[in-house]
Amino acid sequence: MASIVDVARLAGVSPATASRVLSGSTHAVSQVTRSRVEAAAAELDFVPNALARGLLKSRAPIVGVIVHDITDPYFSEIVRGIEDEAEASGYLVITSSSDRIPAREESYVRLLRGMRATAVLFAGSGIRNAEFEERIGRHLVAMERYGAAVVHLSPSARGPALVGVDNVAAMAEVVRALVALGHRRIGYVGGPEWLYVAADRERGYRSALAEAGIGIDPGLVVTASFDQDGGADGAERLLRADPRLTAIACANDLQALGALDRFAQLGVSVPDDVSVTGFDDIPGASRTSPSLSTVHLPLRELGRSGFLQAEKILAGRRPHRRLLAHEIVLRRSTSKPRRAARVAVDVPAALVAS
Amino acid sequence: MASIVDVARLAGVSPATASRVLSGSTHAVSQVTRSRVEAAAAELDFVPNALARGLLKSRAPIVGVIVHDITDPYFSEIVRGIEDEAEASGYLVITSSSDRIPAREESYVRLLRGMRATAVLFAGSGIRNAEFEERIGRHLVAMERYGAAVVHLSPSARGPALVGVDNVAAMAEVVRALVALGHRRIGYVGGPEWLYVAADRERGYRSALAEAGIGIDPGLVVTASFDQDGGADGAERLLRADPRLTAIACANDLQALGALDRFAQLGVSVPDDVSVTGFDDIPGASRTSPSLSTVHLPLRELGRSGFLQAEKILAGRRPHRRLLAHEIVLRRSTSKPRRAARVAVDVPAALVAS
DNA sequence: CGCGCGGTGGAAATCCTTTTCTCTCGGCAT
DNA sequence: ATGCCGAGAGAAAAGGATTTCCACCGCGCG
Repeated sequence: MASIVDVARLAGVSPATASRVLSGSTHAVSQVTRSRVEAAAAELDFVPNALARGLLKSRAPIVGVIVHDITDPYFSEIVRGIEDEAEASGYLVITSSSDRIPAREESYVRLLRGMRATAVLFAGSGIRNAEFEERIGRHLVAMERYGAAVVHLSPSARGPALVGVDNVAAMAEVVRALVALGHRRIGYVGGPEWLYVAADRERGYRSALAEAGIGIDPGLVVTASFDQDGGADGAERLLRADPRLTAIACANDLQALGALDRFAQLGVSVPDDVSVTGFDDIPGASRTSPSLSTVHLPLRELGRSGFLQAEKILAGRRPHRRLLAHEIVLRRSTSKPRRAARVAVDVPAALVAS
Repeated sequence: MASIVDVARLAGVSPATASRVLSGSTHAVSQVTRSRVEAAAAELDFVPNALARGLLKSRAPIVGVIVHDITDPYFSEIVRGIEDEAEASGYLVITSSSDRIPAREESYVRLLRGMRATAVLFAGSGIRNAEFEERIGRHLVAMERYGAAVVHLSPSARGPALVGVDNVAAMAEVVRALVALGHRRIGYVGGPEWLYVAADRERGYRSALAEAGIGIDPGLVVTASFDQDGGADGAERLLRADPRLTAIACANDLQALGALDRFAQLGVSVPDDVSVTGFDDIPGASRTSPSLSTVHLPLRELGRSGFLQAEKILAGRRPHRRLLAHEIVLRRSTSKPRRAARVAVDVPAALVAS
């Protein structure tokens, strides 16, 4: 493989000069020399060694993205947004699916650190785990010390997202919409409590109910894994625990999709028997049957914006926390409670009171 | 940041010895020295500089995956398979969405080459374009020269996939299933002709019809982009061109999903008015309404297997072409032609003859 | 008693670019 | 005419890890 000294030799100049031409340095180089070098580079099919360059500058043209599962449309959308922006700036994007396992996350961050990645973006929520949070934190400060940017797109141990959405408010809005439709017994399928984002969303659910003067029935809140199986099981558990509920809010779309599937199997009609809502508006949420009411998140924009923040940090400018707009979208999985009357009558007073 | 010489100094040994301990060399090092070095490394939070190591060995612990769009579940599944296997071997995975633009693909491969990636896997089909095929090919041979492995998971200019599925046979089987159901006028929404995989699948369609003694009506074959919009438009065009067709085979699931959507809007009932089939069985294909009949591809396994082949190549062993099993899965979007009788009578003889 | 060898550890070269630091030379101002 | 300045080009160091070669020590064997 041709190196820059080969190019220099062929062009009859020193490696220093060749480098200046080929790497876009500001150092003056005469036009003739310049074109001689360019011709030589083309002739030899020269591609600069990014490792050598990176070694020198303590920075590889790489941005790492830690996701929970690239297969989850929520994450692939974000990654795409990052990719689009990063590609334009000449970076390569490394994605790592941690499956929400802290050790995996640490191992990826360590690899990224060894690689001197220019930025790390955490697309998914932080995972509560003191030991690993400390270890990951150490890697992160080391990375910041060599000049890398670290950006969180979801809440984590290191605080709220640098670029993100208002999970609390958004979930509160969905639940409020359910209340406005006439629902009073609203179940909640939450995510695992060790996921920071899940805690935020559940907070939203609770606050909306409180604000509507509806008491929280502990039996109406279950936690489940953040995927379809979790949603299916959670929804079924909820319905068995209290057959009178008329609506279920899920902490994310995948869970809602699972709930829809399970209800279809069980012969529970949505939204006639129970309304279901999701969260995220992943591609496909509009194509389920019935189509899913959910909160739309600008996922791709979140990714783009996250990368832009990283660039801002790299440029030495102060990043400022940014909240992206969400939007409630009511589709076919929600309606007025068709059995509302019956339920309203049957509810024991004790449960209605706060 | 602590370097290996810092570790060596703290441990009171030479960098050479420290390296031998820390990089798993075979060179003998006494137990006491070994633990002194390990203690020093831990003490200094030492993480080896992958760039320096890579520069020396002309190889970075990176595998690049070129996909068409990471947002497409077809690709994210494959990437996940690669990731799972690659992570276990200590590699980082770079994904690049080319959007099927040859120039983008070349730019990514060039970046990967500059980075001395250990392997490149092409997850998507090759794109017919003489100029870029030549340029990409040049980068690829350069990469192979420094010891990288190149693996294709789909047909390309460089021949059939090293690890892949039999697209021709699989599509023929789907169409054969449609024929077995009683369909005679079967439309085909193909992919763009400049995608190698699209050509293969269309070949399957044609061969199944020929084998069944059904002539190919050129009006029953349209090409469309490989996404939902393409499928929606293609299906509608087909139906307008020949309202008597009873089934439509799509070249991939995304197109079939689009067709389902469009037909729902148009009030065309699936499968009563027309049966629809897809190809790939992406996650979600079973959750459409009606659920999609398609050919199941072991996508994740394809990714895993592709990476394993790459490792085999790296180990110097001869890779052998591998075909993964596919499986026809008939769900709710296909049925006997309910209007078959009428259609059979109406078809002009000229169109039935080959 | 001397030689050679296995077990250990160190010195130094190497990978490839970028970036000071120098140096030269022509031109311009004093 | 001399000094200075700027343009242009080169020499050499640096960045961090790995890996030959060597060297040394102690021990076993002849």
